[in-house]
Amino acid sequence: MTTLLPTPQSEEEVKNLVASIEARYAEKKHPFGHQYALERLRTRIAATLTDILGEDPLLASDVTLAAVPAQHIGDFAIQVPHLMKDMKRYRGEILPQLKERLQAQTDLTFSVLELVGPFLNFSLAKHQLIAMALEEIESLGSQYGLGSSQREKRVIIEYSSPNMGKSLHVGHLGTTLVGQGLANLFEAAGAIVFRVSHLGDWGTPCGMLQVGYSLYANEPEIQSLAGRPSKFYSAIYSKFNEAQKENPELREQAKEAFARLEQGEEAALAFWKKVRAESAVELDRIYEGLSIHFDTYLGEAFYEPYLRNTIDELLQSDVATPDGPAVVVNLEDAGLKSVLLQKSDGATTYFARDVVALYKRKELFDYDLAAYIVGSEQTLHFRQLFELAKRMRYLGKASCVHVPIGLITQKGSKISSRAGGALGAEELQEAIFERAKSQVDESVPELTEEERATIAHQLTNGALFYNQLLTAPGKSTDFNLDNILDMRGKSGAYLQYACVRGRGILRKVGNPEIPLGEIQEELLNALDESALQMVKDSLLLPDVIVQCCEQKSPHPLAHYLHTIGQSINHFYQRIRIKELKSPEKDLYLHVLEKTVITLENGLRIMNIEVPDRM
RNA sequence: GCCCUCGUAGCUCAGUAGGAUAGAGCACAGGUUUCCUAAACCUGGGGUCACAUGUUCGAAUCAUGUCGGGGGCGCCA
Repeated sequence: MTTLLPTPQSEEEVKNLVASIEARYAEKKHPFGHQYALERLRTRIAATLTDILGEDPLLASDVTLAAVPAQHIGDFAIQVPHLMKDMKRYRGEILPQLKERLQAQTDLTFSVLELVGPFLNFSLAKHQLIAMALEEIESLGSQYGLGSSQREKRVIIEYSSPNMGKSLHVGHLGTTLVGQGLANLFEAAGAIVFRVSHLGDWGTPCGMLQVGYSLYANEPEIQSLAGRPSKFYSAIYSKFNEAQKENPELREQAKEAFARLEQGEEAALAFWKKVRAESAVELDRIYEGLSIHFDTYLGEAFYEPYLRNTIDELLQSDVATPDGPAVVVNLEDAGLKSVLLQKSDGATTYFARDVVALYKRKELFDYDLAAYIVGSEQTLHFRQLFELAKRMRYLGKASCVHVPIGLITQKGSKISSRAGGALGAEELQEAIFERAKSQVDESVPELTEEERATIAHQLTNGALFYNQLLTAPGKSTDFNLDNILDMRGKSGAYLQYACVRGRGILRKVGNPEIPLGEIQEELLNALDESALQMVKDSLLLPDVIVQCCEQKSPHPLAHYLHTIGQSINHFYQRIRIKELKSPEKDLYLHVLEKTVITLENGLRIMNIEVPDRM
């Protein structure tokens, strides 16, 4: 039995894996060093302000270009937060001077440049704004939006991380989807990203599975699940878990079974390998169905051999202290609860394994940032882990961050995989697929069954990703099937639809024949407000990607893409390109094409594919 | 008991390194299709940003407190 994923057994193999990932990135095309339109504007404004103040140089990042609310004049408001502290001087001296200098720039034409309250609002002349945006998108195409804010950073992202032999249920989907989105985002921002599903493939549960297997594997109800490893082993696990509550003896047997595994007993190891491999194959299938790809399933077991030395090291450096046979790390200085590395029976804990994983990964992957996409209920665990890493100076200049995923509850209570009974990830996919498929059957009956199934599948994943990535990290939500099934309004399908319709128009009306550069200024200046809005929206994608990386969350992108979708749909209603004549027609085709490219690029980062038809 | 976190429209959520009249989707009421895809578009109603005090030229955003929901707290992972 083979899995699609490399699961290295040795440091050597991990190093080879890292090298192959690096090689892949080296070949990738990426517009490194390209400075986007808004960034260029900020740089200029910062330079002008530096000149006025004659003090410390300002950076582009000191300048904020905020969108102006509809009721005020201008497209962007210039704000310099740290200068605004001295409001009197800012309004009375600095802004008027800035306005004067900007006005004097010969290559920029402002249609609006006004002091409004505490802000300096401006609009670039329409023709300049449009040309600037469209030319940039045209030249970069599918790379438009990709940036350099995370250039040369090495980022390891741990997400999904299910336990072997247990099924992936809706509660696990959050970290899986958000992790994938974040990985895509960092990649888009220029980082080298290592994608790891940190399998829970070690510890007492392995022993529980083994004992449970020997007891229940031949029972008819369990046997009936034999074709579906995760269901099969989950059922065994749940049954064993129930039984051990009544019978503590079973618990002891499980611990002993795990001890035999740790000692490398042949039969125990063979069973473990079998379950792990079967689990990996099933995970491959589920991830594949979601268009998610990990670089490795490097899990807890890999770090096992380093545990003893690590605990000794922690003891020797007095970071950890013995407490009888147990080993404890006291973190009270940092205002944290102390934490257990080793239990009284000598077994190591999950915390200890995470300590090893943290520094071992630092060694092998040489990361600058390690992001743990894990449920919010583990916030304390990660605070403790990072505090320990700080004390041991494991990280050097690198940093670690926990991206908490809100607890997904069902009927108000936590979903427990131990008890079983939660809706499985695949069942959820099937439910959405069914809904999407019947809609597709109705809307494009002329396509083949296979084509319609492909589209329904793309819509299913779009619904899942969009729905999950819409929410900011850390908020717990009650699982609501209706929200995920709803493909209207603020949904993945809404955005896919906007693209499909745009592509349809470009297909039927044809691509623009007159090049952008040859379109007259007057024509640009006469552009309809709905199309102008799309241009303004498109300009923001590079900024939004930077913002998402800073916030360690894809949700700003999800909300931003919705505003593009709204602008496009509004445009479709207002302008019938087909009825226009050249060169006006060509201009609108350019605007539409570039906006669709922007939206598609954003969706790709959200792991959402756009069908040809729907 | 202690720690963390959240509280924004009927519901689900954005907006919080202080900045303009607090925004979306759903739901609700009404309208739009001989016309490139109506999974769409337009209009409307709906808010004491949990509450109180404070800091500030300016607070949904910061501080303190109160109330309420969720999570966690050395022998699960």
